[in-house]
Amino acid sequence: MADARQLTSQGRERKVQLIEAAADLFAERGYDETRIVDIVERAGVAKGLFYWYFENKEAVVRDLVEENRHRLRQAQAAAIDPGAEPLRRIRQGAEASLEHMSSHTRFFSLIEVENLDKQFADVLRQGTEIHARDVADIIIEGIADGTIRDEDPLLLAYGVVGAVGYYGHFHRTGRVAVDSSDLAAFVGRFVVSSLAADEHIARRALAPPARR
Amino acid sequence: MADARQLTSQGRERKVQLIEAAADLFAERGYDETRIVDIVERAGVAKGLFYWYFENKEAVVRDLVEENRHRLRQAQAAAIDPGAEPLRRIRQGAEASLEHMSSHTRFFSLIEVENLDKQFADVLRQGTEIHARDVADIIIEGIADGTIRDEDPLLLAYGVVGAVGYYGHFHRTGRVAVDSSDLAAFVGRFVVSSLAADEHIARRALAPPARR
DNA sequence: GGGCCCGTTGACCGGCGGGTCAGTATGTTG
DNA sequence: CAACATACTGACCCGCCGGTCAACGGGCCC
Repeated sequence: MADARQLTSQGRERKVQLIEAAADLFAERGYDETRIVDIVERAGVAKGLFYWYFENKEAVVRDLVEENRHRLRQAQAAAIDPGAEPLRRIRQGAEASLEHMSSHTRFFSLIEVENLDKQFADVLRQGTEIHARDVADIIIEGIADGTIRDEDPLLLAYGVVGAVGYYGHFHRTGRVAVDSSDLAAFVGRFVVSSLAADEHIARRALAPPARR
Repeated sequence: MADARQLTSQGRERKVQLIEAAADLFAERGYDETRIVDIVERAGVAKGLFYWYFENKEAVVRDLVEENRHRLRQAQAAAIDPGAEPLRRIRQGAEASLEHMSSHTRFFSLIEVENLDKQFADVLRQGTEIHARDVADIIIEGIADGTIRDEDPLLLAYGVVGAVGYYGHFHRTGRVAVDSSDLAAFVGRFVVSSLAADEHIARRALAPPARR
């Protein structure tokens, strides 16, 4: 009931309103515990209206996931200096991801560490999958030029993606006291250390100016 | 309705049967998607009997979590050579955890990366929390003797716990092709690399015989 | 004015599923 | 055998919640 309908500006606004309300509630109490009535109540409209804009509850999540995946990728791309050496690029991407996650906790606490519900596993995993493949490509470069430890690139990539994900998670759930930019820097060091062929190379990838 | 009742041997058996059935189903389709009828059907008993042994659905999970937390700790303790240097101990613990997780996928796919449902967040997080603290203690030793990078110990510890959890997750969800002992060894190397002060120390912590 | 589409309402429906309960069987003890 | 425990059954209850629907308002175009 919400497919190819033409929305007026009022309609678009309302839809955003509903998404916002849903996102808030999902973050607060989780997907399963959020009733559609809760969503519409928070948005101050009647229940039936929800189905004017969305096919069902699931559709809202898919919307949310799609949009945020896109944003995260942009943030990563913007942070990476394409001319830098592999390790440095990975570090930049990791730091940017963490910063991004910290400033969009509402969304990321919804998807948490890619669970939330079996029915969404596919959509969510796709995200990590793509991210891992991107990182793996950079790692392959690094292994070729000897700056990264010679291990299975995809396996190492999962380590990077994983670290970003769970540090974000620990931060979000209030278990690491540091602020987000300190944490981002820490994670940058963490991934560099876990990948670097030796600590001289690591230090170079971490050095402040991007001099190469 | 299931508190201080005296169970006969038959009763204990039945209870285990129900737990087993529940664990299977939780792993297959998740907690929310598992109906109590499903559990009792799989166990081949009537619905009412479930409430003879458990207060409610939640209680089964708590049982399961408690028991498995205990087992994991034992596996870790058994694998760690108390005389070894810090980094080596961490590696041993990490490897053991991964092996253990691989051979108890049923349970770990239930709790996944500590989500599943807000209502269990507390119980599950407690587990990681304890684990992290244990690791942090060892890390402090390692920092003191210069074998581990000088960073916030708890932060580093979360990195170890996170990596173990994440790689376990990726393995369980079939995204890393390697078998569990190879993966365990890889994760051992991964955590050692991410913590070690330099790669000479790392190599020592990874060397086959426990010669110190 | 008469269609027509968007936007909005809220009562209502239906079924799903957690939990109860009255009753029965089986076993043990005095 | 009476009394009392555990063990087991399945029909029934009931609240919750996702989803539907008939109706109405308003803006716009011909």
